Amino acid sequence: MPITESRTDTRERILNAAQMFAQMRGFNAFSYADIAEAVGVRKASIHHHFASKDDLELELVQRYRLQFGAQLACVERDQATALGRLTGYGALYRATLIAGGICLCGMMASDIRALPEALRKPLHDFFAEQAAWLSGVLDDGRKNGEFVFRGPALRRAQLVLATLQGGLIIAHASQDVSQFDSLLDDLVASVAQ
Amino acid sequence: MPITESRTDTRERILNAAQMFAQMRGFNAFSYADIAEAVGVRKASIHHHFASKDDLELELVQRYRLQFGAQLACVERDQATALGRLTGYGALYRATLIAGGICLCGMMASDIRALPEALRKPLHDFFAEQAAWLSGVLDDGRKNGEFVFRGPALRRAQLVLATLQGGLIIAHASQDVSQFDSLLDDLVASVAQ
DNA sequence: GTCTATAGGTGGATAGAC
DNA sequence: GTCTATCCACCTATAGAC
Repeated sequence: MPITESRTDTRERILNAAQMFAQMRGFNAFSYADIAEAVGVRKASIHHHFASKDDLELELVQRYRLQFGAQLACVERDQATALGRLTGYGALYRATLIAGGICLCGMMASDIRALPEALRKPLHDFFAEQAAWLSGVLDDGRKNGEFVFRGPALRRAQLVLATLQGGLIIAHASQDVSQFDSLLDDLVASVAQ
Repeated sequence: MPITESRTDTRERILNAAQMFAQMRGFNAFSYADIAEAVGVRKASIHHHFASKDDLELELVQRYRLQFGAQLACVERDQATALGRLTGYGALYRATLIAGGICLCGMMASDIRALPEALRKPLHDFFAEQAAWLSGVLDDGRKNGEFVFRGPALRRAQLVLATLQGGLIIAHASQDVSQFDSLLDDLVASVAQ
């Protein structure tokens, strides 16, 4: 912990609060005033760190991609089997549901037409990255006999990704985690031998 | 066309415009001013028909359920096979994507925590109705040999519903209809023999 | 049923002191 | 880097004339 760390963490706390609001309510249902109250600073201080809400939103999606990438690395490290990795991936989604929100990028995708153009590329990249990671897991699983499915692994990965995103949103609306658990079970069962 | 029809259709035009905005942008990204401009009336006129935005949103979801129910009836009438009905169901989603939006209730589900409590029940009912309808189609298909899948039909229906909602949202963000078409093909293939 | 006019509040954003 | 104070645009909603 270097002494040069100082107090740049207000910026982090702003991002954390904004991300929570965005995942819970949506990008057009929280304000600088909401963040200010949650963090314990004034609105002007937020503008010091993020000149405009567009800037804040861009940073949110970029940071989320990095966060998710780090979590995928943890799943790979902790889970040796393809089945373990697939269920581990589902558990990441489940955690956001329990926290009261949905995937930041699922929310962003819904709201895309009310958001700045600059967000489209990083958002598109996020879904491409997720599909690619899942594709790798599914392909490994099929090669070693854990999974059985037809067609290209990437196509199946896109199916899995859509199911998880949709299931997350429906369970979010119903406030019903067990519904998401059933979905996850069935999704895994649809590829597991 | 009875002469007593008069001009209650401003109300319909308001609902149509609001629904379009809601499906394209989200529930917190359009205003009475947007609707007023689209319909060609003043904001005060909208308040005459819908006292508050909450009232408008409630009517939107209730009307959408009826609209969707009518479209399901058309699919049942036009398609005799389970496969035809399943693909017809997917085509309904595809149509909203081409129109530039997502399912009204998918959007509502995302935004649920920023919407009035009164919307939760009709929204929940919508998803239950959709799952029930799909469950009937899947069950019929399995009984007559068109489909092959394991487990309860309702569970499989919930999987299909989540996949379509999620796929719709992802394709909406990417503005890529072919991506949704691939998803739909794979989804049908996952149950069709 | 539609309009003009306006109230009362909140949105993002800025200037300038400390 | 954080604050107070303020701006202006836009929001939902209401009052009252036509």
